Formats: sequence, structure tokens, C-alpha cells
Amino acid sequence: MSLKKVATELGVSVATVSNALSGRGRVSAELADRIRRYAAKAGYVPSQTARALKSGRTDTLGLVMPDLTNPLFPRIAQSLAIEADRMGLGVLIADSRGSAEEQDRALSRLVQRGVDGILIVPQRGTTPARQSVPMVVINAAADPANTVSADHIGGGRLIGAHIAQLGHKDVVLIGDPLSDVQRDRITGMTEALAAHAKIRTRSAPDGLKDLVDDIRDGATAVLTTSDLLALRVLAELSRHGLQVPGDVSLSGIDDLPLSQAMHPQLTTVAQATEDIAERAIAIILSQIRGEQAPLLGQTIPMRLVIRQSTTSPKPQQGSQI
Amino acid sequence: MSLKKVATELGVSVATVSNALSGRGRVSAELADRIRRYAAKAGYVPSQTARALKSGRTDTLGLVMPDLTNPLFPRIAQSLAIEADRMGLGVLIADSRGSAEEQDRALSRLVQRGVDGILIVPQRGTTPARQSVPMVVINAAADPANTVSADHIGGGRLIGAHIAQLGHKDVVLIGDPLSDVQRDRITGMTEALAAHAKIRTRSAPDGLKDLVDDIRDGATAVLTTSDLLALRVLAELSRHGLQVPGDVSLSGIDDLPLSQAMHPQLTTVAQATEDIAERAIAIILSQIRGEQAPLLGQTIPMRLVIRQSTTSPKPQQGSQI
DNA sequence: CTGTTAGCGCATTCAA
DNA sequence: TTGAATGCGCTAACAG
Repeated sequence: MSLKKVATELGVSVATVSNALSGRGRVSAELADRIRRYAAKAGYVPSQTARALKSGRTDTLGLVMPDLTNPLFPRIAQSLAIEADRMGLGVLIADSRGSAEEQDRALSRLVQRGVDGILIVPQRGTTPARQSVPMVVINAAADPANTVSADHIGGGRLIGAHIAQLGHKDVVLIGDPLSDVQRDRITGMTEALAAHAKIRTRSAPDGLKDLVDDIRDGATAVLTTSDLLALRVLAELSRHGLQVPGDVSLSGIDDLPLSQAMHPQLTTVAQATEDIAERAIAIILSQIRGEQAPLLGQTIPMRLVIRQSTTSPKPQQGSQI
Repeated sequence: MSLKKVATELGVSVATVSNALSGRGRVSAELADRIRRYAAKAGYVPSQTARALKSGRTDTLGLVMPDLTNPLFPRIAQSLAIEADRMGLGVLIADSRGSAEEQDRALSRLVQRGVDGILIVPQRGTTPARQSVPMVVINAAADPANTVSADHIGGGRLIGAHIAQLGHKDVVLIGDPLSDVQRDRITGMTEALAAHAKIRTRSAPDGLKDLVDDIRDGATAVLTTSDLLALRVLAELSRHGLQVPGDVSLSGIDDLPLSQAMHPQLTTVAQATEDIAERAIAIILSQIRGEQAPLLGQTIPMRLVIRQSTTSPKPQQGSQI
């Protein structure tokens, strides 16, 4: 059903139909009404394609993610898709499959498809190639290209402060230092704990095997940079007969579904993906409209979720009294 | 950079440029070559939008998922996105947010955006409204609308047979009976075990609390319909001091990352999402081209992944000898 | 208030 | 072998 068909069948001109339906041109109230009713009845749907050709905009955003398989990304994707939809935008996805080259290829494919802007969660340690359309980078403050993200440093501080407050004096931090996100989290933890505890930092996944020694050597808590890693740590500890939180406290970050399914339920930190999505879409929309400067480096607070895997350390054997 | 600009700057007609670049029309070899080189240098990119308007096709598929947050869907989405890309198609996503109404709304939004076809993983127990474009339903054999899916019944059989072979005689099956997928999995398990063991079926999540009683009553294995549920079961068992696999064997389905991270590593069943994606895209492409009948109900085999959570049952106290 | 026209970028027919 | 003209569906500028 095209505009023209509606026009001829109604005996009026296409322009009048267009005006009546868009409400922009001046059309007499009765005629406009008649047209609207007829169009609705006939099931007229404007062609986005034609509109896009005319306007130069497709009302579509591209979303590039490093690996749709990563357990955190679904939530971001979902929030982004919902918010984009609320703003009348479509979302075209692209998986950058673990390589920087594929990431750049994905970007240019999206541009060729005519997206109005691109949302990207970059590969670890890469800087995506600039494109001819506005781009919003969702990553971490440690990335100079970052546009908006959760406050991973603040999240690290939250969990660090929680552990400090519980009275732990010897703590292991474990995460992947190649990831901006995980590095920020470690940074925050370190800041919050520095004045209160001895800190040992281990790299995942290699450092996993050293954990048990660290604990035998006096560490009373293990803070990880992700829930999945925490589950892996828990496995390692159980294998050596160590109890959580009895012998060691343990924490994750992300608040994935598994953090509630495991035993003990995991103390973790959640990010407000809805807020991040909302902000990201707002920023890219204003860039598309050329309204305002990029507004770099925005950061959304995280939220501490205390469950059962963290407690105060057992009193030391040789302690006071 | 439009076709026309290339044409004028080169002093030839648009048609000639079009022909040279597409290779379809007859253009002299030298001229064609000159045009191709110039276009490449000038960074000419054909407008997908204009092409779509002309051809009536957008080379874009819509993908509707019930909840992007479900831990299984990322893999399907990823496989679908990669395969679609390989076929030169874009993928527009839509989240149906847990409601059948939102699902239908998502469908019509995609149609309005001009997608050539729709891939849908339907909400539990719903039948998506027919649309004016071809649709491929990815669900389970129990859904009469199903087009292509993993062989969930077969997957259930695999795990059931594995447990039977280990010698278990009293087994608990637990899953959500509202989901076609989970129901099929239970069906398969039941088929494989019926001749060998007493079967107790529990509904998740309510039945979780009955598991410990079942085990005290003699059950030696718990088969779940998903890895996440298995993790939850493991938590419940640990809480009551039951060891896996020492006291009870446990299995999941899906082969999520967490199945390797947990302790003990989970015996599970994996689905070949790449194959499903490939098949789904092939089917929808042929439907779009009007080439052949829908080919309903195709099913892709699953694969048993034996890890550490399943072993033979401990010899019964009062057994033979 | 309503209609006519032109053009977005491309592919396709028909003419030259 | 190449070029001119047409139209996909829509909107905006202008004419009536």
C-alpha cells in the first residue's frame, strides 16, 4: 500500500495525503480525517526505505560488541535495544568476533548499511577506527575514547570498602589486566583497601593456581573482577577444602543470574545497564542531530549487592588476648 | 559519493558507471576498468537505501528474542548474526520483553522497517502472529510452528542414556514444564530412562525443595533441563551436605561457560548453534526468494559433554552380596 | 486549502 | 558500446 495508491483511490493528490497523515501541511479538517481513516482501513504503512532515501537518515543505529557470548553483554544489548526502540530507532547488530580487524570490518559494514550512528563496546585494548557517523564508545574510564560506561572504579571501591569494613587485613585481587574494564575495577578496589589491608594482585586466569597458597599464607578474602571468575575461584577453593565464607570471603562483579544460583550466594556489584543505555542513546542522538559536543567520559554509578559470600574474617590464631 | 557524482566527474553517464561496477551491462574493458579504479579511489559506496527502494528488498532480517538476558540466547544471536553477515544480510534485533503482546508489537515494528524476513525464538507457549514476510521459528519440536531447532528430545535422550548406562536406578528429572524446549528435554530423558530406572519428575523452581527428600528416599541422580538450574540444584544439595558426584550425580543442558567454571565441572549437552543458524538462514533465504516450501520441523542433533558431575551410583547398602 | 513538480540514488529499459 | 529516460515512495517547495 503506497501513498500514491491511497491518493488515487481517494481521488486526491499524493501531497495532500502526505500532509494529512503527517499533520504538517494545511489540509481541511474533514478531508484530513477522511484520509486518515481510509489509510488506516486500507492498512497503509509508510515505506521507511523511501523516507530514508529522501531524508538521508535511516533511524537505525549499529551496535558492535566484541563477543555476544560474554555473559555481561546480553544485558547491555537488551537495555540498548529497548531504549533505542523507545526513541523510534532500530538496532542493527554486529559481532566483532574477537579480533580488531573484524571489529573494523563490522564498523564499515554498518556504515555501508546506512546507520545514523554506532554504539560500540570495543575489543579489549583496541581503539575502533573513526567512522563517518557519530560513535559512542561504551567501555571504562581507563579508555581515553570512552563516552559512557558504568563507574567501574567506583564499583571496585564499593566492594573494597565493604571488605575493609568487615575487617579484612590481607586481601587477594584477581582479574584480567588486559581489559580496561577489569583494570578499572582493580584500581578501585586497591584505592579503597590500600589504607586497611595488605593487597596481593593476581592475573586471571594464570593466577588462579596461586590463590590457595595466598590463603594459607594469611589472605582472608579474594576479590574478583567478575562473577564468572568468582565461580571459578570458588571451584578452586572447594577443590582444596576451603570454605566460603567460613575460611575465605569471596566477591564478584556484574550481578549475573549465576550469582544468585550458586552456593553461597555471591556478594557482587551491579551496574545499571538501563541508565547506561539511556545515556548512550541520548548522547548519540544529540550527536546525530549535531546539537551538542560529544560530552565524553560519563560514568554511571554501580551498586553493591551484599549476599552470603562475604563475612568478617575468623579471628587470627595469634591475635590479641 | 553518489553514482551520479562519479559519472559527471568522469564525464560518462550514470548508467555506464552502474553497468561497469555491477559488471552486468556491456561496457568496454578499458572504460570499465577506469571507472572501477576511479570509484574505488573516490571512496564510492553504493547507497543501500536507494538500492532497497528500487529492488523492494532491504537485505535485512529481523531477529526477535523473548529475553536477551537468557543465558542461552547470546549464542544463538551470535551464530545467527555471523551467518547472516556471511550471506550479506543485516540483522535488526528486537526484544519481546516477556510478553506476548510486546512480541507481536516487535514483529510489526520489524515489518514496518522493511525487513525481508523474520527469525523468531518465541515466548514460552505463544504462537507469534503471522506477518507479511517469511518467518522462521526457532523453538522445539513440541511447538507445531517450529521450523528449525536443536533436537531437544534427542539431547534429553543422550543424557538419559548416559545416566542409565552408569547404572542409576532411581532418578529425578527437574525442569520448567511451561517451556516447549524444557518439556522436550524431559521427554527425551524419560524415554531413555523408562526401561532402566524409577523416574521422579519435579517442576522448577518449586520442586527444588523436594530434591533432598527424593535423594534421602533413594534417588541417586538429578537431571536438570539447564545448566543454570543445575547450579541452583548444586547449591541446594551443598546446603544439605550432599556431595556431587559422590552422593548424587547431576547434569545440566546448554553447555554454558559456567558449566566449566563450577565445581565439579558439569556434565551437560551442547547444541550446535552454528548449524542451527546456518539452517535457519538458508531456509528463510529460500522462502524470501520464493524458491521452495518452508520445510518445517528440522532438527539439529545435540552433543553429550561428559565432565565430572556424573558417576556410577554408590553401591546400595542392602544390595546383592 | 489542495495539486503539481522535482529529486533523493539506483537499476533498468530503450535509443542512439 | 554508451547514454537518456523512467520510476521505486516519499517529502518539500511552489503554484494554483
